[in-house]
Amino acid sequence: MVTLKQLAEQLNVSVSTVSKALNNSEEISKDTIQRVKELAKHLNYQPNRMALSLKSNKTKTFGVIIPNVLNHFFAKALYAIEKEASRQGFSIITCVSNELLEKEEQSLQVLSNGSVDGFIMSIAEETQVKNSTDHISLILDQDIPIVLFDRVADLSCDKVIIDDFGASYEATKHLLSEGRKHIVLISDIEELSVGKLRTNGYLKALEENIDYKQPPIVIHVNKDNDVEASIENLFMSNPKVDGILSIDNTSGVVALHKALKKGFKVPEDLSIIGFSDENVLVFTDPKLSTISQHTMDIGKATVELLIDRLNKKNTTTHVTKTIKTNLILRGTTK
Amino acid sequence: MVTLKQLAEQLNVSVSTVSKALNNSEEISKDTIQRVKELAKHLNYQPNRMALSLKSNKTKTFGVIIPNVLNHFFAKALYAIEKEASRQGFSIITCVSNELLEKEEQSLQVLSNGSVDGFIMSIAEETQVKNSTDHISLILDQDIPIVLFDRVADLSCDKVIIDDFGASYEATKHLLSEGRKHIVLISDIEELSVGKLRTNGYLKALEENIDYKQPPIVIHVNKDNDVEASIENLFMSNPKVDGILSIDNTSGVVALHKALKKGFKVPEDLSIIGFSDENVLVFTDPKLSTISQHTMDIGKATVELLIDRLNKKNTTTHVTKTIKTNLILRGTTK
DNA sequence: AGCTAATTGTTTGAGCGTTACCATGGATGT
DNA sequence: ACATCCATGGTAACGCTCAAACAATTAGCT
Repeated sequence: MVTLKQLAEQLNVSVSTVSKALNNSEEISKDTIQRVKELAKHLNYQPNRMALSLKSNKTKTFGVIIPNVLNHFFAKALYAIEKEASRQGFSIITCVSNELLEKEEQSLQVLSNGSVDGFIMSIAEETQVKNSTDHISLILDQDIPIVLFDRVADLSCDKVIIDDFGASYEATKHLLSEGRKHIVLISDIEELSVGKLRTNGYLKALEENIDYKQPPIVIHVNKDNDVEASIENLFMSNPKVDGILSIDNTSGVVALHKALKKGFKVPEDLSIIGFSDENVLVFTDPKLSTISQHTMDIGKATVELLIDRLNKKNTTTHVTKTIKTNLILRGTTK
Repeated sequence: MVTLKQLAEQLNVSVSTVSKALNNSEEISKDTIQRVKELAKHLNYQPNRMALSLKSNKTKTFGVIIPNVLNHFFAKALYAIEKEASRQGFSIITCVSNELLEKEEQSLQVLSNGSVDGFIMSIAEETQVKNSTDHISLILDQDIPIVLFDRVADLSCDKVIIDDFGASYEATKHLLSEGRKHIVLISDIEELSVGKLRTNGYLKALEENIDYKQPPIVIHVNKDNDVEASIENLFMSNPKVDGILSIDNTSGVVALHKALKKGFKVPEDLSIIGFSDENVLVFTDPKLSTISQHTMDIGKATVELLIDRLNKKNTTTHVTKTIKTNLILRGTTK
């Protein structure tokens, strides 16, 4: 690595002259500035980021902690965050909590020593189940800003969410408007904050509809066990099902496959609505109708909020930004 | 952030005493060590990473540059890299090149100023098409180690690859052994080094088989255009197709869907083999047979090679590690 | 012309948080 | 009285920036 010192020696000037010249200081003569810049370019001088960070107490780096990169939603959120951060001159250090509280604690701990200017995170499943957020508060107490997204907790920090309740409320209302009489909700995320909200939206929509006589049916599928078996089971125990709302990323696709296999006509006999990113490529036939999450907007918003927060650190009021969802009707709804 | 200076003031000792005490120096009395450690724990002292990095010229951080996080293979590789790196006490700064040369250049540039100890990367499509690797050589010339994986280039650095040629050679031989007479290869990655190798494996297997009379058929599907249309077209123009080898991550699934729709019996009339991670959850029926890539092993190997390289930086011989693949026969082959 | 005052261009020095090396001072042993 | 040991303190350095000091030139004024 080329340093200011080396440039200074070659040019027979002091280190600070070189520093000022490269920063276009008024104090330095045009002539010197040019000489310095030429040599710097020639030797491909790059200011050492560690020295800069130490001096300025800013790292231009964010810590991003997500539960699972293999989930398409989080992968896309990560993509959006990286894109916007990089556009604004920030780097991101990525940690995957793998849905575990301990890994999440460890990641926050390891990066809270001046490695990052702030965090963007979505909370691990275990953390939500145990409702244990002390490790997060500990960081906030140290005045390191955190922006939570999607899976949030009751903490005073900025947040980016979607209207989970409203989204599944609308989707359920759509199924009702099609005249569906046996609408089942399936989910592999009932333990999560977002899972509960989405389920409540479904329940509320059914409850409000006076013509709908059936009790609501909520099927919990277990990610670790056989998703396909759980869904086959659903068709066995609910042969009259004519509407399915999947509130996670994958079970809607499985339900569609299984329904077609069982001989259901989709969407004539049965409507299915999934939950996903807006333009996910699902190669199903017919194409799955979904509640679309606008993941790029979510990721971008987290970065914007965090940068805002860094620019006015003392403000104590926190923002919760809600990103719009859309119900996109494709081939699995009438 | 609590600093050594603050601890020193509270304990009425010098900064260097505190530093030595925390590092269990022999020079410091047991008694002092204990007092220092207690206060450090109580105030949650964390050594400032930037200061440490500046001093030691080591960051304990890797730059990871991947072309696309939404591709399941790269998402899983990233997961594996993060997991192994974090296990060994390293953080990773993630950059997504989005298959663009310029973003790749920029990412290398931005992080080569002392931000990372080395890079792990897979080359962007545009970079491979233009065969432009000067930006990578520039980093290697500065003695910053790079480990390339999957999509590699002809550079003197460590690499982790799979036996792309051998994998599709084996898969094609399997299709031949089933007695298939019209085997088509489909690919959306013909521009990539790995795409070419895989295609060559297919060609070689056909060529070697004296009973196989047909000319090889290689279908290029364009990711940006309608993949489904290209594949429908394949069935139109090759009605006698009885074997399909997909050498990318997605086109095999699409081909299966379309084949079933066309009324092909799979695997009776038609065998299909895809290319993917070992335990990818594809909810198809029948389940897709695949060449499995052992992505976790690939990611882990990149980290191991990079750490090895850092420990013996002067060695000039470079390692290329080849990770085994498996042909996993599920429901779409006989 | 002769002096101070202002301007310009540069260097010096301190400090960000650490650690490594060397110095210091007090107690102990012979 | 002097060498030896022990516990601790001081200083410099990593690469950088910023305030303050300084030297050299130019301008302003009697």
